[in-house]
Amino acid sequence: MANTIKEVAKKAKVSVATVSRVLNNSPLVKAGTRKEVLKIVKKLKYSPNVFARGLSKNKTEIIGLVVPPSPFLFSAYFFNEVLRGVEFAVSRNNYKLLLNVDKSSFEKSEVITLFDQRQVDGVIIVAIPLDALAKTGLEERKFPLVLIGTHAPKFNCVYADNINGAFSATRHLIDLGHRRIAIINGVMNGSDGQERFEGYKKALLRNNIEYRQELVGVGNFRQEEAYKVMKDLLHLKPLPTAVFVANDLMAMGAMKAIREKGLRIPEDISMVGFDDIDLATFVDPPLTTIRQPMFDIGRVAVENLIAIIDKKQSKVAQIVLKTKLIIRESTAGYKK
Amino acid sequence: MANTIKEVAKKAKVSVATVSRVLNNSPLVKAGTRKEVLKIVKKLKYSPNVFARGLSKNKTEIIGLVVPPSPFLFSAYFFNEVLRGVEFAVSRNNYKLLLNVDKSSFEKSEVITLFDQRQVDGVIIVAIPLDALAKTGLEERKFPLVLIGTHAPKFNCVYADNINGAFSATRHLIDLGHRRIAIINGVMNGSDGQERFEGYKKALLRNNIEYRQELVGVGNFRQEEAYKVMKDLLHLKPLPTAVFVANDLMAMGAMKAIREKGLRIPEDISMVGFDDIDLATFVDPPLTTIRQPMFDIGRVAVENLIAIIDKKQSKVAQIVLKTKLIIRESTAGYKK
DNA sequence: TTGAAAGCGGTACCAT
DNA sequence: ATGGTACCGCTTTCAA
Repeated sequence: MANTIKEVAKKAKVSVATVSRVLNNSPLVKAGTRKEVLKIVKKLKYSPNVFARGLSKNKTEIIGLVVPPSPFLFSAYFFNEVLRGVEFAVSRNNYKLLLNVDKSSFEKSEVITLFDQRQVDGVIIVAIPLDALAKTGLEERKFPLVLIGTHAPKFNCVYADNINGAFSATRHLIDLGHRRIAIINGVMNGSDGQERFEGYKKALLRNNIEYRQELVGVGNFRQEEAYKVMKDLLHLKPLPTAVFVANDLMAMGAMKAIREKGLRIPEDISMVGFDDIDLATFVDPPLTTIRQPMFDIGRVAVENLIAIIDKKQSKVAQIVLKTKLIIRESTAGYKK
Repeated sequence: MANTIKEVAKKAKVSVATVSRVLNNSPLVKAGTRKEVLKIVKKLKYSPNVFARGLSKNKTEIIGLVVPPSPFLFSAYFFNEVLRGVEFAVSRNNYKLLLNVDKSSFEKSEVITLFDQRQVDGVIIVAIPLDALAKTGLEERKFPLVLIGTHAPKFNCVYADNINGAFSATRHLIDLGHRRIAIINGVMNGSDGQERFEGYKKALLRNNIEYRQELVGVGNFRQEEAYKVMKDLLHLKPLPTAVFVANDLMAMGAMKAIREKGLRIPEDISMVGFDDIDLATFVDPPLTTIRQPMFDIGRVAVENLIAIIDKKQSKVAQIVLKTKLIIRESTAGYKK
């Protein structure tokens, strides 16, 4: 049904080689010929079969985005924004985006298959746990590859400055006079979770506040779990007077637990989140949080990846993007 | 770098034809030969070049998902859930998913290019406005195509029963004694917006409540806009005693406006949303809403599309999925 | 500046 | 049951 390059060549009374040259902007085509060919191309609404082109060029113009199994990541706001950024850069560079959910828990590594099948020119992996990464065998191969939200020295990575982000979140609470500061962290098998936890502890240490295990809750970056974790934290005596929650979605869960207990934010408990999702200003009270440039993380990852594909970059790069404390109304001074 | 079928053939001491047969599960291969070939395949970690295969089979095993420009749809929860469903069905059927944002506003139709380039076997278009759809010229072509969230008689469509959903949302408010019921609708150029509006009006009509233009606010399915629209609605005298908001995200915006005015939900104003996103139980108060099966919409669309690709289905089908009223705490009886 | 033809890596038809 | 090979549609080298 669709036309081929042969038909275009025939109608334009030139060879397929010439048509191909026109299509690929080769300078060695006479202006008149080019014009004629383009006319026919338009008339026939011809567009080249990408698979044939990919086969002969050994290039696909497709970037694979690999994400963890769905229930976890898809529903998170972080993913949306990253996806927006990825999509933005992908299409601006005339690539296509293949979305892959890795069910294999990265064991058999769908990623490698993707490359071996020549399906993509490069891959971006989002939020892969460090242990899973080790299992992939990806390290020995040298595919164009960029990791998002994971910090692994031997790979190209793009991630937010989690340590400083968590540090300033916690310090903000300390500056407000809080001493009994809880944390609801995400899972610890990814660098996001680990680093935010580290930032929290660092802030305590710097300010001579004792780190207490009982004040540490572990969530999974989702609201439901954070709700439960916060409930547990509210059994503590004395209560924490502030809590740093490792992402905004969990903050919404934690807020609910606090409300149900009849406590108020920030009068009874101050709260700082992480991400600055666009709902952060719509919760009650508007959430003080750490803004991380989610869109840019996606965008930069793609730009970086394309540079690697085009061999404009060869050495492994760790790109760290800044975070910023956004003060709203969920934090207040500690009053005894 | 990657192996080809030739190398496998050579090592296995058979022809490429035989290797191909093994790979495609042809029954005309002796068990012993098959075993030998598979051994080599495994040893060489061979996997076929998808582009070569696609070229000769004239089939890509890729489904294209086309969505409106990013800021609008990506940030909506509706999209996330639909995407989860799409991805679920796509990968269960061993297809791949190509994600496309249509910047052309569907004018030059990226969709047609996708087909002409033989990049995909079929396409799912999410939330395409009816007027944009008309411009695509898609109607004359007969590609495997399924529309999500759009109701267009000449196309295969999968969508929620918006009319009945909006109807029962509104009737629920009426049953509670409300008469002055506002609506914050989405945009009206898609069938979602139109049909929810229709359901709202139908409920009023059936209950002999006069339809009033002043009670109608038009949002864009996002929280920010709904916040503004609700603010305007709160200038009305007398105030509406209830409001039906056409999706949950907008409900969060409307809630904020109501809070800021110092009014309470549901004591002063009752509210019903639409979607039942997973944050609906985490807002304050937990939101009464209309649940629509977002995941299933995505899943069913893909299953439908694959049936069309496989020619198991030829006639145009309109698949309507049920909605359900979920009563939580944002609605209460009207008391004068 | 243009054309002919050899691949790219598979599939599938035709022989045997 | 297996092998030989034309072909899918395009790019690119080599010649002219």
